[in-house]
Amino acid sequence: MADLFEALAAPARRAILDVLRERDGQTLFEICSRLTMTRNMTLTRQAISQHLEVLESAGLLSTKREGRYKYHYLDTTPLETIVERWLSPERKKKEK
Amino acid sequence: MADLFEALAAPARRAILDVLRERDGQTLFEICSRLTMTRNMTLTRQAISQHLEVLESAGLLSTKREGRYKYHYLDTTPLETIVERWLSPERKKKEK
DNA sequence: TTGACAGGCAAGCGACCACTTGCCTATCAT
DNA sequence: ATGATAGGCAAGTGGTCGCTTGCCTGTCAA
Repeated sequence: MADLFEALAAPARRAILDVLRERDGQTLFEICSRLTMTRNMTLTRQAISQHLEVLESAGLLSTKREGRYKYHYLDTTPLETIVERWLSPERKKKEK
Repeated sequence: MADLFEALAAPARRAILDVLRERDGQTLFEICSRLTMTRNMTLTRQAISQHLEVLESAGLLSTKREGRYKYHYLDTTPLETIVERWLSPERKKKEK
């Protein structure tokens, strides 16, 4: 749960989520070039790789390796916990 | 928009939001003691004060001064932008 | 009025984080 | 086989952030 917010804290990671929302199942290089092209964010390939690691451990994306390609798929279900935590009328939830 | 996620990144600030959800309109000292009592988080008064500053500039809470007391009120409406950004079926939103 | 109480201002410090650099492994085409 | 491509590992660095410490301002009760 804490990983989720930590993952969303970095602007670059939110941009990656946006890029994946535009087109799901991209490789690292595709994400990299798409960030520089459409978002004007010039980051190193390794930087993005580290961001993808954080996003994956937060459950925000899943990966699938195929040959030398590794595809990244967006998963927004963890974001629904935010809604359940503060936006729903329920109360008294604890964080671990 | 970026302030929102930055504000939610710190565990202490999320705990403050939870404390305010339990009882809205608390003062700094009330929040401070409530964190130590119910959440086992022993933070300095100044630390919490700085957190409240961040939360307020993110629009997550509003304050009202009365005499020497300053009451803090929770506001979860900024959180709805998260839903609109990634959970709704809409697409092509930009971040500033 | 003076002491206690609620809060604010500002400097400083340690730790973490985003990012880079350099090198290495694995897969595919020619 | 060998070069190119896609990706991974690990160390290092600068900057920011969370938190503390110390002191000051404003408000109320005695």
